[in-house]
Amino acid sequence: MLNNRYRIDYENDLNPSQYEAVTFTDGPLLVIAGAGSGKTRTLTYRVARLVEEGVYPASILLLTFTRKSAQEMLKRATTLLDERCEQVSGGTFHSFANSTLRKHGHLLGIGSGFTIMDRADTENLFAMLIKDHGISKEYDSFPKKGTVANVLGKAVNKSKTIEDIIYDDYPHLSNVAQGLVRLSELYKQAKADQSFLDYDDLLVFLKKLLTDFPDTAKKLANQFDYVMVDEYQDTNLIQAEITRLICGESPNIMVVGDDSQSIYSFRGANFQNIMDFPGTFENTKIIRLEENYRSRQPILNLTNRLIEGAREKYTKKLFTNLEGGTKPTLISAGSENRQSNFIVETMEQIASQGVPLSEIAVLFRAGFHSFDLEIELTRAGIPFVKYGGFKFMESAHIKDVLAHMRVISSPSDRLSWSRILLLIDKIGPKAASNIYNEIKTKKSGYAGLFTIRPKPAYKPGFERLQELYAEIDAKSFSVAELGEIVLKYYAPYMEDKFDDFPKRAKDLEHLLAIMHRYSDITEFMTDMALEPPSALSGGVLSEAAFDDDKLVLSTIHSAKGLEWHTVFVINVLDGRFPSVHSINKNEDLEEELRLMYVAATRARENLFFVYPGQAYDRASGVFMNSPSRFLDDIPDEFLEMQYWD
DNA sequence: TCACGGAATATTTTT
DNA sequence: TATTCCGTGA
Repeated sequence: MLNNRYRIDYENDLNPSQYEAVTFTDGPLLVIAGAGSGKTRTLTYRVARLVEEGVYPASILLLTFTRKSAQEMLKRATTLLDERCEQVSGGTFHSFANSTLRKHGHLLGIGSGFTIMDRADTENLFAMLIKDHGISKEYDSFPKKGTVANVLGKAVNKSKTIEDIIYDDYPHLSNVAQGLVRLSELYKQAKADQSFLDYDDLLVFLKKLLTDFPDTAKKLANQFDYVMVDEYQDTNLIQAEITRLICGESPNIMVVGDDSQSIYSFRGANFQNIMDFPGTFENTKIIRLEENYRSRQPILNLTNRLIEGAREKYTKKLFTNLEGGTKPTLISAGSENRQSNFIVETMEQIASQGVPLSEIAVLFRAGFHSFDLEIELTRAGIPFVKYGGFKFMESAHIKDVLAHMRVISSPSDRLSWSRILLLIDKIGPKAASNIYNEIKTKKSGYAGLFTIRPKPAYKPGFERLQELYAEIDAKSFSVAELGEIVLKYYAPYMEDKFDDFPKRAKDLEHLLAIMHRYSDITEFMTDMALEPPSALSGGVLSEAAFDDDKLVLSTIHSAKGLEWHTVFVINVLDGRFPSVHSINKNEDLEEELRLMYVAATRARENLFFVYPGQAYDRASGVFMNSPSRFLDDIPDEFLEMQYWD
């Protein structure tokens, strides 16, 4: 009788557990979604269902980890139902924090014009502070900027003190603990001075806003009747707090996650959040999605067996109706190069059966584990794309251009000035620092730039810079117009600095096209930090990165949520995977196991594990020759053993 | 103080 | 592979 109440046939389109999750809309709900169990489908249908029930779309808040997955889900919901779903408030925790802080940050003394620092900015600021304050000179050796950012970032993300983090994870740094603590204070101050917020600050300050200003928190909470959080196993404590605070009194909150797939603890993600959820929210309904629609039974048999070794709390056993298929194989290759050879030959054979290259993936623990393979693939003329490694928006030419634009709206931005100035011939760190101080002492914007009298050595370049900003000051330009002016200025530097400048010039053209979509420069800068334009392929910004039929190489972390017909996991060599860094600590080892689980559950039809029978680790001077301990004791009925000598 | 070249080094990195 | 560090000479 009520059949025509809904336009979508929910009951038919979904399996019973999915249906239950979609239709449970009153009170807290925890969905444990196993790998390949239709998690995205469930979320999409739930959005549609709520909208069909007459919930005002903007009062639904969907928080995800990547911008992409939020967009994807809302797009699917729109296709499923109608364009009302486009009005749903969706985004990442960070983008939500950004917009909230631009509006209400003044309560915390944060101006609405703050600049968001990305990872590279953060590292550079550390490097600068270390140098300025001579911190590294106080010690025999001081960690480099990347490590510093890791340690201090981890402290924030795990809500622990720096000392605790050093004690737990970086015991070899205990002698520089004082320096790191001091550095973190300097960092905080420097950010405040230049109105910078790093990624972590966005979350920290949002939480502070919600805790310290209950009225504002209430107003925000009232705005959202339904809150959904995806990938809950990879939230950190701050995000869990934010989730709780944004829900208000009568929480219609749904979180979805899989504790077995929590792989970001090194960044502070705490899969305990999933465990704690029912304790935080009274009367939580728990639903498990256990039917797998991705992998053949033999693969599931193995992955189920793998994860049995983990001490997780929400046990689940995935099953599938996809019978048949072949048993996963563990291959012992003679050497690293033989391993690559195995991949090339096997992969070509599978491709010759009609499987597209883009349906075949090679996964590995760490970015550099694929170096040898990359050489062999190039030699064999096999096209590939590599995902993972953190350098999407970080290419120098993009950052150079953005720096020139950043100082227009935030002239106190020392990182950008230093970038800009160092481009100029005969200006090094010292001169750049002096010039920056000159600019800063003149209060109004970068007026100081024009009164500086340059040293003869760098006079020509410096005058050119002055002309650039004189032109920019002359009248008001649109974002894209500014971009064009900067690009023209930057071109000679790019040609001088990079051999591959034609490629990079193309990148900048793309960047310019993106600028055309913006009318506000702060908004443009924010989006560049928060949602960098798609992926790079071969170092080039490309829109068509996914169109070509190429073999996929990826770190396991970057493979999360994806699937392929055939998956090779390489370097499953004890010491590399699990990595030596983790074998002394149980929780770290558990995470490595989950990582192996994530890798294995990406495969639909074929799953191969490969390891070089012997390899040498130069850093530790250790020979490694046994397969990953996670696979070592798996019986033949689950995993077949082969040799490739 | 700057620029350059060669050597050393690298876990993972949604924002 | 590609980035960063460090020593050297100008």
